[in-house]
Amino acid sequence: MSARLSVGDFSRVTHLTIKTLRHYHEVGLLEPKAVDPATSYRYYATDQIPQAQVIRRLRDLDMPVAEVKAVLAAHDATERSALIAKHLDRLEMELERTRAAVDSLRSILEPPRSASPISRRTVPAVRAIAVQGLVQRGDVGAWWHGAIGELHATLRGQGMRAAGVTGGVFDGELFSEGHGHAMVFVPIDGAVKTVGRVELVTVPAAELAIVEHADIDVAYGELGAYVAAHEIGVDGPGREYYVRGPEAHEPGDWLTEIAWPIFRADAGS
Amino acid sequence: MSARLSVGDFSRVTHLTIKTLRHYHEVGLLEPKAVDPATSYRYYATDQIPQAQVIRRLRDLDMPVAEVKAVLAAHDATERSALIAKHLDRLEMELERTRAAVDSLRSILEPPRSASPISRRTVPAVRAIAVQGLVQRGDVGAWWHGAIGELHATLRGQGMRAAGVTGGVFDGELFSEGHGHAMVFVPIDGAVKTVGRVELVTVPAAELAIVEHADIDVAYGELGAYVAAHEIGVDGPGREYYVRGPEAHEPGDWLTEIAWPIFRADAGS
DNA sequence: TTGCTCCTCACGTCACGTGAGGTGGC
DNA sequence: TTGCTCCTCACGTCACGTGAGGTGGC
Repeated sequence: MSARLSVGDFSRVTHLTIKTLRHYHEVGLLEPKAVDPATSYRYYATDQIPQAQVIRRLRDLDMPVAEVKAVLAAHDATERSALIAKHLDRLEMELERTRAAVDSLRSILEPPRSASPISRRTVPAVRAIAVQGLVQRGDVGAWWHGAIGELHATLRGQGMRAAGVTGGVFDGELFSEGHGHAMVFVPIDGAVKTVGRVELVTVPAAELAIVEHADIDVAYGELGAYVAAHEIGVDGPGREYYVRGPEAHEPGDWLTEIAWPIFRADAGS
Repeated sequence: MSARLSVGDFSRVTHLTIKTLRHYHEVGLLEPKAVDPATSYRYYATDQIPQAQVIRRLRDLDMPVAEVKAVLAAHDATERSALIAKHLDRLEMELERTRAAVDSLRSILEPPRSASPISRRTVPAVRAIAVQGLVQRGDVGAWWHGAIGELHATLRGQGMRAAGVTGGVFDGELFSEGHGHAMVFVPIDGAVKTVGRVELVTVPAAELAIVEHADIDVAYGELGAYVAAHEIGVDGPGREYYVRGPEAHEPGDWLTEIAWPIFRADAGS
C-alpha cells in the first residue's frame, strides 16, 4: 500500500529540489508513478523513495546521469556493485590527481625558481619493449602508470632486466588538441616474449635538448622557454626519461629528464 | 630577452590546449603578449609560461576562473596564499562530503532495509541558544558543523551544560528550492550571555512523528513514507534531534531522531 | 604550389538553476 | 476568494569542445 506524494512532498522527503525532480523526469532518470493528464501534476509513490535516495547519493558522488541510469537498470546486485565500484575507482584517481596538483602548485609557487641547466645530447636508436596508443589528456596519468607497470611486470616475469632508462614519447597533439599518441618504453637487450599490450619497438635516434627536474611542469616550462629563445623549433613529439621513476622510487624522489627533439642545430650556443 | 611563441608552441610548452588558450584570451584570464592585427595570430612570450602553469594547476584543482583571476591579480604573496588556502579548504570539505556520500551509499544499498519503528511524541516549548540563518543546500553540512561547534563552545566558555538534546529545525524550502532557513539549537536552563552568531530562542512546542536512525537519509525516507501513508501532511519545517551527536561522539556512533510536525492527527493509528 | 597552422563564428555539452507567465486545488 | 502549489517554456551558467569554413606563412 504505497501512498502518493506531490513533487513538493517528494522533494522534502528525498532532499532533491523540485527543479531537479522535473529534470530527472524529463531525462527519464526518475519518472513519477503517475501524471495527472489534466493538470500535468506529477505524483510519486512512497516506494520510489529508496530509488530517489540512491540517485541522489550517486549524483553526490558526481556519477554521470547516464551511468546512474545504468546502475538502476542493472539486472543483479553483482552488476550494480561493479558499476559503483568502477566509479569509486575513478573518484580515487581524481583524488590522486588533486593531490598531485596540490604538490605541483607548491613547487611552482614556492621556490625562487632558479633555472635548471639545459644540456644537449645525441641518443642512438634503441631496441625496447613498449606500450602505446591514443590517449585522452585527462587519462594520461592513469595510462602512464598502468603502461609502465605492465612493461616492468613483463620483464620481471621473464627474469630480465631493463637495458636502460625507462622513457616516454608524447605527440604534441596530446597537449594542443587534448588527445594524441603516447608511448612508454623500456630498453632491452636480448629476446623478450611480447604479451598483452606490450610490443617490440625501436626508439629512433635523436638530437635532444634536455632539462632535468623533479617537477615535470616546471621542467616543461624551462625547456620550452629555452628552445623558443634559441629558435630551435618547438615541434614534438617530446620525450621523457624517468631517471628515477615509479618502478623503484617513491613519488617524492622521482627525477625526470624532459627532452625536446632539435631540428635545426643552433650554432651560436 | 623573451622570445615569442605561437599558440601551438605555447600549447605544447604549457600543456594547455589551443582551444583553452583561446578561451582564456576571450575571458581575459591569460592574454597573449601580442596579437598580429593583420592575421589575428596570437603570440605569447616565454615569460608568460610560469603564469600559464599556475593557471593550469589552479584549474586542475577546479578553482573557478574568476578566482584564478583574483589570485593572479593579488598584490602580494600573502593575499595570494590566502586565496589559494581558502580554495584548498573547500577541496577538503568536498572530500569530506564525498566520504560521507560513500558511507551513506553503503548504508542505503547493503542492509536488508528493515523498517525502523516510528513513534509519536509531544514536545513542550523549550528555551535554547541557537544559531540560524539562510543556508544553501550544498553548504548545509559545513554550516551545521560550525553552528553546533559554536553553540557548545559558548556553553563551555560560560561553565554551563546543555539542558537537553541538541536539535535542528529546517525549512522545507531548503530542500525543495535548494536554499532556505536553518537553525540549530541547544536547550538551556538559566542565563547565557550571547556572543557571535549565538542568540536566545524559544523552540515552539510541537506534536511530532519520530524515527530514529544512524543514517539520516534512510530515516528521512522511512519517515516520509510513513507520514504520506497516514496522510498526515508532509509540510515542514522538519526537526532533528542529535541524541548522540558531534559534540561528544564519533561519526560512526551518531544517532539522530528525525521529526516531522503533525498537523492533522490521524485517529486510526 | 602544397600542407600546415591559425583564425572566427556558431553551436553543443552537462546538469541543472532562474525567472516569466500562467493555472488548478483547498 | 485568496494564497499556495504546481505547471511549461525559454534562456542562463560554467568552462570549455566540436565542427564548419576560410585564410596566412614557409
